Amino acid sequence: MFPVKEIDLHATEIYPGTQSVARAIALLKAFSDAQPEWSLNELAQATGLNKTTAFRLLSALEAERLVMRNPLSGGYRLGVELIAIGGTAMRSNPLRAMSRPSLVTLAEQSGEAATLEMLVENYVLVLDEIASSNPMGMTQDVGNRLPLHATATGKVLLASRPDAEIDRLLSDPLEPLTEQTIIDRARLKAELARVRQEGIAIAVGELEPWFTAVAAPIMDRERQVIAAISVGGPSLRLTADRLPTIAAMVQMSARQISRQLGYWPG
Amino acid sequence: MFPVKEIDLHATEIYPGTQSVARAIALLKAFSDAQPEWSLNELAQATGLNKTTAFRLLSALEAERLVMRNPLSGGYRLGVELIAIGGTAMRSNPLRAMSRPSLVTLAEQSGEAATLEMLVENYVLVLDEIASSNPMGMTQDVGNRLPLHATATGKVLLASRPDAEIDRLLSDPLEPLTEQTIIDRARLKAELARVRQEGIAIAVGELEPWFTAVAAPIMDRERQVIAAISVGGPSLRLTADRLPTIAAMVQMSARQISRQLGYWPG
DNA sequence: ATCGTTGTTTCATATTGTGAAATATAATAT
DNA sequence: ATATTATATTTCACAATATGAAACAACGAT
Repeated sequence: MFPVKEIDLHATEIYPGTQSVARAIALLKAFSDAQPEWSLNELAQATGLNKTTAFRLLSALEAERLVMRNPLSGGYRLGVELIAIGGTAMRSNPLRAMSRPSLVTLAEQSGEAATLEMLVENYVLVLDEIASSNPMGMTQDVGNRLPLHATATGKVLLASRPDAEIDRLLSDPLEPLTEQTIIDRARLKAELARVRQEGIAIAVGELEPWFTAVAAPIMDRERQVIAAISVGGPSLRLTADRLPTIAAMVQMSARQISRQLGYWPG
Repeated sequence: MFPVKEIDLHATEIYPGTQSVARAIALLKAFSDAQPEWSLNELAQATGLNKTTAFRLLSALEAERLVMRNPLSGGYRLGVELIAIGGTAMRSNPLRAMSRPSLVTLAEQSGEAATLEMLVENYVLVLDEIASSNPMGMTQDVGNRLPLHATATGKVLLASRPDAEIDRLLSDPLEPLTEQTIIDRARLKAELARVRQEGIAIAVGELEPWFTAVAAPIMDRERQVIAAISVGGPSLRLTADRLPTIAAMVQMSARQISRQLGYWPG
């Protein structure tokens, strides 16, 4: 159903004369929801930097407000300037702008929340989200990172990658987020094969116990899968009998967006 | 009503050994909603960097996905990694987390959208926003930058700064965004004096013709104004007779948040 | 074809970034 | 209190890294 092309995603080649910038970025990337505050030593250790170097780089980041310090603990946190720059990055993202109308329609049609997500590093990044018109929509999490193996979109994006890369992308072991999360690699691989064939992925209670989602791939003119869209909501509403209908809606929207990107089926 | 302390916000002192990082950040800061895509030469010119240097730094940023290129034009845009990092920055912001409950209550009480905003560079940054329960809420713009002179929150934040800094912060001339935008500096200064006294700011149709907002300051234990909260919505709903009631609600919430930050009135 | 414009590579140079060590500061134990 | 550890910050000699002029390549436009 959809192609698996070998493309060098790990373009981590080192440009000469960019060491300090690369290191500063590594520092920024260390911060996460799980650990939003770091001490200097922790950061130096996690990034493999000399303590003095980390300190100097962090001072530069702090002066520009990309990083701030907890006045009580002295710990480092991401700064407000990143909220501003991140907001600009989000609003100016071309894929997001292009997909939005279809996503809105999809949310209306389905009556559930619709999202646009893509593969970044080894996570799924939520690029856009249209809240459900029905009450009890998902939490607002544009800009959030979600695990690849426990999301419908993650499965779609994984399925589009060659096998060797899938192994690189998946955490080991697969973290169980709910009872339903697939933690057996072989079973996940089998599921991915099915996703590849059918062009649709489903996750029932795999990310959160109450949550079900259906996802389909977005492809560009080179027939590369560059993103995925999904419809998701409470499993009580997205019941088994509704899933085929919803899957069809998601696929139709996905094709519509893909076509706008220059993709031509056939 | 509230204090005006002289504090060096422009801590743009130069740490030794951080030139390239500072320059890379300057490149990122060049991007805006108004101009989301830049050519290499434009960026080099805008930041005052040598073309080669800009190119090298941008290559480093691109390798880490903080920047991406438009395959058609070759132009530079902010990359998806910044959306992810920005999301983390937002979700981990302590002020935002602390203010949220009060902000939710405020939105419920008033039936209008409530926001938390702070001064970053020479703009107001929207840190959080609770949508109106009533239909036709504001557009979602957490992470957005708004002009200081045309927003209620901006007036509050300006009023807390010493006069010399106000002049530095304000654009010259003041940009008229609507018919109602205050573009006369003297008139704005007079208004700020009143805001300083009353501890409340109002903007009726000054940012957008249909939009009215009311804002109050958030203060920390050092009695510094560090942020502002607001309630805003269509002017048709936020009519003159309702404004005093809403102002009281905003002020009460602002005090509540301030007290959590260690502020003690008196 | 020729020019002008923009992006990319090369390379000699020294400025800039580096990290070990010393110092200061805070937190905890004795 | 005092010692002890674990932090953060400053200093400084050294050379690796970042720099920018210049040359080159790749386009479009005229």
